[in-house]
Amino acid sequence: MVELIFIFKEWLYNFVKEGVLMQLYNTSQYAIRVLNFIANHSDNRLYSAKELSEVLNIPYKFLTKIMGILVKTGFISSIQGREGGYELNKPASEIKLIDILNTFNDDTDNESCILGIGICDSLNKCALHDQWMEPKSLMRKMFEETTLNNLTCKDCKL
Amino acid sequence: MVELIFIFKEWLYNFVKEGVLMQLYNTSQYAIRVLNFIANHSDNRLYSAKELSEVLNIPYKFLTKIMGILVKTGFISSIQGREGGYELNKPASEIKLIDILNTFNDDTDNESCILGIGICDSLNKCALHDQWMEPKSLMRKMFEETTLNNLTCKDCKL
DNA sequence: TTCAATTACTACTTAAAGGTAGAATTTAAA
DNA sequence: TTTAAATTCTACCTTTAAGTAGTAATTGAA
Ligand code: SF4
Ligand code: SF4
Repeated sequence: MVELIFIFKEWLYNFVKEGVLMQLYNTSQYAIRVLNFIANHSDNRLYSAKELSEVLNIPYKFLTKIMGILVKTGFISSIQGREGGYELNKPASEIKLIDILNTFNDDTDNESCILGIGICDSLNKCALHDQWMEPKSLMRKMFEETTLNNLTCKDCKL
Repeated sequence: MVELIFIFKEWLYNFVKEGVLMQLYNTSQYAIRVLNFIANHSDNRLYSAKELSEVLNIPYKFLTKIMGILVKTGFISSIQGREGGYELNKPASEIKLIDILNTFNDDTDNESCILGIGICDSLNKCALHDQWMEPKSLMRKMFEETTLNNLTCKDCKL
C-alpha cells in the first residue's frame, strides 16, 4: 500500500508535465539501467527479460527489443529457452557509459553540438561556444570515464 | 497485491512522457540563433523572416512558425505589412537562454533528469546521480545566467 | 489605387523515436 | 515426450518533433 501511494505521488507529478533538458534517449536510459542492474547483481545468475521489465519498470516488449541489440553489440550474452536469460559478456569495469550511448546513436561526436551549426573547431565557433565548453567537457568526461563498476550504489533507484 | 502494483505501473507508464536526447531541440537552437542575431545587430531596424531565413540558413516556413511563437510569448514584436519585420521587445540583457528553452519545452525542472526515473531528490537518487550533479549544475548555471548580451561575438557562426 | 512585400493563420506531410503484437524458436523441467 | 518459460524475429502502430503548403490579412511604396 505504501508502494501504491508512492507510485500515485509519482504519477501526479509526471501527469502534469515532464519537461526535459539535454536528455538521453529513453533507449539509452533503459540500456544503462538494465546493464547496471545486471552488473550490480552479478551473482553469476541469468536475468530474464520478464524480471528486468518488472524490476526496472520498462515495457516488456520494448525491453526485449533493446536486449536483442545489446546481445548483438556484445554487451551481454543470452541463453535461450526455459531457464534462460541474459548475463554480462565482459566485466563491469570494461563497460563505459559512452559505449552504451554510442550504441543507441546518442550523439557523442564533436561535430554537432549545442547550437548545431555545421562543423565546429576553435576557429569556427558559435556564439555559445565559450560558455558551453566547460559543462560539455565535464559531461563528456563523465560518460567516457564512468564504467558500470563505478555505479555500485546501494538503495539507489533502479 | 504485487500483481496489482505491476499492472498499475504498466498503466501509469502511459501517462509518463520521457526525454529526447543530449542536445537541444532544433526549435530551441533556431530561436536562440534568431534572437541572438537580432540582439547583436540592434541598430534599430526591423529584420524580416526572409532575411533571417537566408542569413541564418533556417527553413523559411519553419522560421515563420517559430517567429509567431516568439511574438506571442513576448520576446519580439512584429510590424506587419510591406517593410515590416521583427524587433526585440526587451533589452538583450533581459533575455536569458533558459527563458528561450522553456518556451519550447526544453524544460529545465529538476524533477526529471539523466536516467529519468521518477522524482529525484537527495534521498531518492539514481546510480548516476553523484557523477551527474556537477556537469548538470554547470549546464543549468550557463542557461540561467547567460543572456543575449553575453553572446556578442564577432566572427562567430550564425 | 494598385501592387508587392510582408506577417499571420490553418492545415497538412515527413521522419524518427517510442512502443506493441504475434508467432517462431529454443531448451530444460516435469 | 510434453509443456511451459524463455529468447528472437518481423512487422506494425503511436506519438512527437520537424518541416511544408497555401492562403488571408496587413501596409507602405509607386
Ligand atoms: S559550442 Fe562550439 S563546438 Fe558546440 S556548436 Fe558551438 S561552436 Fe560548435
Ligand atoms: S542524477 Fe539525480 S536528479 Fe538526475 S535522475 Fe538521477 S537521481 Fe534524479
